[in-house]
Amino acid sequence: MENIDLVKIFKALSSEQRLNIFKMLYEWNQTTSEVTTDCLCSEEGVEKCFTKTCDCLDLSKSTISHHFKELENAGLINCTRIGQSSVCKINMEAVQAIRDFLK
Amino acid sequence: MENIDLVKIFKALSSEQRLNIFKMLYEWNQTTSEVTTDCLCSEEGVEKCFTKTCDCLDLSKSTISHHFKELENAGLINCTRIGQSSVCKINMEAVQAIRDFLK
DNA sequence: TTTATTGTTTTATAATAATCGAACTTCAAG
DNA sequence: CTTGAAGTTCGATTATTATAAAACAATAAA
Repeated sequence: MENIDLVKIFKALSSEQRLNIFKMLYEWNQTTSEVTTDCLCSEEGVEKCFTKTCDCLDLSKSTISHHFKELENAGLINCTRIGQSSVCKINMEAVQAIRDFLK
Repeated sequence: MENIDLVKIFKALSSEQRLNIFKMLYEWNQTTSEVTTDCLCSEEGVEKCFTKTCDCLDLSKSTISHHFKELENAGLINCTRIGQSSVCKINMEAVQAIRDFLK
């Protein structure tokens, strides 16, 4: 896909708030069942992730939107819209790049 | 040792220059033979790493010193002095924390 | 078609971070 | 003891980032 830039990735994860956001998105993406959680998860990603994140953090919507953009720009997540709601999917290639970092 | 803080670690690696420095230090630390390289390597770490880094990068000594401090503060490296020269060792626990990031 | 919901973009501000030069400290060598 | 080499610390400047409020856009619901 896009070429993976470790500096961008580390920069995206170097803010406490963004690391929190990413961890939440990652966990929500791990959830496979729609039943065991209030998350609507599918292979398309996690629905309503933006609203959920806003509920969990004490930050303004504009700031959170900005952080989502940074994570997206670093290639860590991909976000789309379904209706009014945003659907977010973790980019496992980027995660793998972190895991592979230094052998 | 010190407790590992991923935000600090990612922050330390989120600058292009510091990531370059860390990669160099990491490679030099991988070198086991004193013969095949101009690095003086031992189980104590890599000697003259500061001078070497200064030779490789177009940054002032004070800036590079600052970057070393950041890497050290994040727990990624440990530096000591032997004579006038600095000896640097990678902290593999921190590296492992990166590898383990997200399972 | 009006209104509410869900986000995004723009603009501004305050806080952090990167960088350098100069002064300083330590240690080694002459 | 003086000189030089190797780093560090301090002070200042510039650049980047985090943040929010307000205005905006797109969609769904009434």
